[in-house]
Amino acid sequence: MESHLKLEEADLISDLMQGKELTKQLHDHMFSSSSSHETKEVLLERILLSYDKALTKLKWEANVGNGETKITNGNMMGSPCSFTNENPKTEVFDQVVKHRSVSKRRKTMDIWKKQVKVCLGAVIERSLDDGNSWRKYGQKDILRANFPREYYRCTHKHTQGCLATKHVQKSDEEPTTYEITYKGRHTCIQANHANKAFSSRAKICLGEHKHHNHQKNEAQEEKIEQPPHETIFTFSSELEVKIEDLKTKKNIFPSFCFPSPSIGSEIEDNNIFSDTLIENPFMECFSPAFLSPATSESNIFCLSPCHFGSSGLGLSVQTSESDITDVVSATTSITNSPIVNLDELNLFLDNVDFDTFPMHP
DNA sequence: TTTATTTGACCTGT
DNA sequence: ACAGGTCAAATAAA
Repeated sequence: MESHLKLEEADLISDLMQGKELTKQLHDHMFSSSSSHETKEVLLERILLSYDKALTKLKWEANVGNGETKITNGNMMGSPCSFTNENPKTEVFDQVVKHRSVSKRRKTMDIWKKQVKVCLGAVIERSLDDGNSWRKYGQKDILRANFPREYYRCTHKHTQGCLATKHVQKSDEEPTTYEITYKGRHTCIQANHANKAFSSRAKICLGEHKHHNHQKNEAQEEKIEQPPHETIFTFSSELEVKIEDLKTKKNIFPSFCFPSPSIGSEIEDNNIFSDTLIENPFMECFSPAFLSPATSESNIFCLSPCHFGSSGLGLSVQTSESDITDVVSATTSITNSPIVNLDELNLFLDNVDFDTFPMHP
């Protein structure tokens, strides 16, 4: 734990140093006539991001110090991973904190929005998948929107009373961008049929699919039907995800790109981040396409190195029990531990008070 | 046979 | 009244 804190401290310093370095660069650009306005803006953005990261980290440590979290295993949440090419250990961390602070304010149903950009004609339904099983229950033409909005609810709504819903809307301006709005958190235990749901899930081809409830022919042609083994690799296009908390109207996660992630194998169980974690908008960033089990039988999951910037995020988790174990495994694995012992997971579960779990309000 | 999707109708909030 | 959201019967797919 102590070493972990030192690690965080080092990260913090690194962020601040980076901010300083970027500020210097900006300063130079300020007095250079050849520097474009865009360059300056980019620099400014990066500066703000660096300091934001540092500040968030400070808040996190303060919270831990205040005993806000009851997590006893320091490794569980302490070591974040990253999606940027800057500090590999900060981004996820930031989002966990940000979401938590946001969630604390929420008294009613959580609503958050995620923008998913799919380029190069990737398999859209996979790209937009977030690891939970959803059932489409409606579609509507929306005023002043070129594309209809599709409504999804949790598959387990009736069996487990899970009230999570989402709707997906294709952007008018950016045909490759889909805006996904989530409402409510998953209270269900996502069973291991996720893969099944995966294959039969709604083919999200908004607009191209059909423009209202009745234009079916086009839809059939537009449906992309590929065997799983192919699709999972075809998805290796750039996928940009932006997440916005609708209550605060802020991006709670800076946009980032997945440049051609190398995917290991087909996903047999994509609920690794379901329930506790997948409810978190940040965690939903982990499209199941990035999670892959080494084998379907052993339930050994590998989060393929996605090359989030210069640093890969590789992990492998062995699970065999409940879904919630899967969830914790995933969380734990982010902490650098390549293989997680199931006993450790159970111990962790025993020690976690989910009411005060940092990912939860 | 079971499960998912489609889609017209209905409900609700403004 | 209207737009957005949801229901549920019909239909399709596995």
